[in-house]
Amino acid sequence: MIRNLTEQDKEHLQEALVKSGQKVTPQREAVFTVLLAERDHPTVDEVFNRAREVMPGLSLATVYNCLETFVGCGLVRQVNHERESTRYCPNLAPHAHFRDKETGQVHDIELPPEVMKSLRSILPPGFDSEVIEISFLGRAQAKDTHSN
Amino acid sequence: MIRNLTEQDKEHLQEALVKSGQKVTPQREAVFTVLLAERDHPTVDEVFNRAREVMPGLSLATVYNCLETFVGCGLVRQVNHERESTRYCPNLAPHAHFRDKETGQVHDIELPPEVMKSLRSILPPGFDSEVIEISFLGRAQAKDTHSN
DNA sequence: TAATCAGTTAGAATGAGTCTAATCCGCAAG
DNA sequence: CTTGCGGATTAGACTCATTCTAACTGATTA
Repeated sequence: MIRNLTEQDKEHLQEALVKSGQKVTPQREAVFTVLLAERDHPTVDEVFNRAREVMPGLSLATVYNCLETFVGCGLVRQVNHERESTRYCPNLAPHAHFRDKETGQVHDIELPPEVMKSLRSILPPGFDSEVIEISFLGRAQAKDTHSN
Repeated sequence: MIRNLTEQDKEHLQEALVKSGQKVTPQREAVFTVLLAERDHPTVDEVFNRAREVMPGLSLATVYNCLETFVGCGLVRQVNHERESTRYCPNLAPHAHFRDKETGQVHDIELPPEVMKSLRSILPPGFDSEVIEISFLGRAQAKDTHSN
């Protein structure tokens, strides 16, 4: 079930949008609501289907646009795995992704700063990296908390 | 210029193929030759075009098939970045990839075992990972050795 | 020689994502 | 009010990497 945005989440959305010169629109609110409702790294199609329950006229193109806008203003992260459909994730903290080979589910893995540092340290001089993507592929015992 | 496979490389190819119940074919040799000639993480299309210089009748589907076979018997690795075309890399040692934002080139980054270990250690209990993919995105001073 | 079977081939099909052109909508100016 | 403007939204066409299909090839076995 998709519940409405809390006041806090609404402000968060508005602030991030306005900060990068974008507007709050009903469609963007709907898409953002869907993302926060189930933090399960949905694909565009999944977002689309869920959002339609709340806003039946919503078009797929708009979902693509909204998600792109959110990525642009740092509200969500894209998650790619192999060449499967892109997934979206509203977790802002630096984290890696663990993909369950069996179920296909994606779990967030917290990334301690030491690990980030040791990773950055393996770059030869002259290499300057902004983004580090880390993804595990394997099997996870189903004992899930919230990050599936 | 694409030179022929050394005897050593040929044996390497044959051994890996036979070990997984596959045959050595002229097409597979051609594709493998191309991969070893320039270790620049080519896309399927690039492999196709280069291989055609040597074997004009070669079809794109066969290049896909060959590369899939090679991946299956551990001869090469697939490299995916965002949703761009898959690239292929004959470097067998564990390594990360650094993608230059400007040029699009992919560089291999050696992965010391300590770093691998510290990465594996951040997985919560119950998570068992077989493959870890690490990719950097950033800018690299052009002072290239061989891994571009 | 016939049968078999993996590998190869050309071209069709798929599907995620992008592009385009038309429309909508909120708002500021007249 | 109503007109015009610009960004957002929409439906549908389009792209393009990859996969699929069905026919063909060529070596090996019966």
